[in-house]
Amino acid sequence: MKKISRRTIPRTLLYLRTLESLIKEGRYTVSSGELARITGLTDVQIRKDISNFGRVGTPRIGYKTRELKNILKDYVLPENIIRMVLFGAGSLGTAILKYPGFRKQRLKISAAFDKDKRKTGKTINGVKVYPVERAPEVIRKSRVDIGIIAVPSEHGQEVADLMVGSGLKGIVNFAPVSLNLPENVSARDIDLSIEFLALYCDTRM
Amino acid sequence: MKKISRRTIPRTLLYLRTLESLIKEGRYTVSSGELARITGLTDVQIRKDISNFGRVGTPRIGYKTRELKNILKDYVLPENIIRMVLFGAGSLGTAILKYPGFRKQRLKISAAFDKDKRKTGKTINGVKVYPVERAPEVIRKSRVDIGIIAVPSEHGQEVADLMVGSGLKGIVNFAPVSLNLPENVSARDIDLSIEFLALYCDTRM
DNA sequence: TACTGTGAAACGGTTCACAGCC
DNA sequence: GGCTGTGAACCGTTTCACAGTA
Repeated sequence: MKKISRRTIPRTLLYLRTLESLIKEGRYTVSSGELARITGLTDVQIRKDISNFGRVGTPRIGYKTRELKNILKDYVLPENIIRMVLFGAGSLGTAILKYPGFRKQRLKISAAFDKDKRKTGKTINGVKVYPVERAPEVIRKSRVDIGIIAVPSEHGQEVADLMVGSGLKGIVNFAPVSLNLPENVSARDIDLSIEFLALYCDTRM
Repeated sequence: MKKISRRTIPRTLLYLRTLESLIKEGRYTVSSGELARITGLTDVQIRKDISNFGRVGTPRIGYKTRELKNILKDYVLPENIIRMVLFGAGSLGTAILKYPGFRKQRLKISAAFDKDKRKTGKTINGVKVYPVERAPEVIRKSRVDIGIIAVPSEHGQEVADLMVGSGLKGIVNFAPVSLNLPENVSARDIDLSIEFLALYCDTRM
């Protein structure tokens, strides 16, 4: 398996999303030019990205939607379901629990945790909310891959420590705080204020 | 005003967030090395970024936290409040309306819109929910800068068209669909499935 | 002809190595 | 000595230009 450059991965996931919608529309083939028009990327970039996965297109015709989808899936999605746990069942946490479209992508939230006793014990969209103390036990029992932090920023680091201690190797952090993590744990920070402010700067240029 | 490279902007916003927390702790100075340790970036990168804004540090001491904060703010934040509107008062929209920490960053959601009559008329966290039809009028009246899409993906494009028609120049899109937008409108797409899947790929490398 | 695939050039951004300074 | 500031080297990524092909 060839080495795929860091930034082609999210783009490939975007192609996958686009292909799924084209297939639903009944399309059999699509060209790099059309994918470019839809996604806002360039046709060359799309061809370069796809060429990582082999020679799969046909000159004069383009790519077969189903075939390309399957090939991209092989490279970029796992065989099995990706299991996640969520910390913080406030309004953001609840929105994530109710987010539609995870199942289709082989993503599943196995459990949620909260320290507020009024929230624990409930089930939100089929996911049970446990007290935080039970996190290590539940995480280990259910082979979780990724943890999501949706707690107030004061508690971000302690939750991260709990996750690392329970063996999680990937963290998506919605708390506006920088986490101190060991080298071997990957993280993705989503700070809504920063997203909005950065976009605003873009509009001024 | 010197030209600032595209990727230093979100980092600068991150420095700002970090400085604010250091100032709250009572810190007067901080070195690039310490900022690096906190944020997970490198010290050189931080110095390079800051050097865009002038010679502001002191050898042997570092940066004065308050002074640096004010300088960064001048370059990267506007004088006035940034006004936003939200489309879609479902669970994700509600979570955004309740998100704490916008005010501190001069961000404000002026109004929300939904097509579901059961949701319109309500006030969520002080923000009124209007029927979508009233969007152009409300947007124009209140000098809005940014629009947020938190509707189901089927309605993403129509909402985007409505925003563009009302004169918005920046869109943050949480719907997992590619928007067709004119050149002069900036957009930032946040597809939660893609974020989680891309992180998962990171953990496998 | 209208597409894919790709080596090579160009670009942008990060890192290096070190000068300058208190 | 321990910090900042920065030109130059380096590196990954994107774009260009064009060869290949049904």
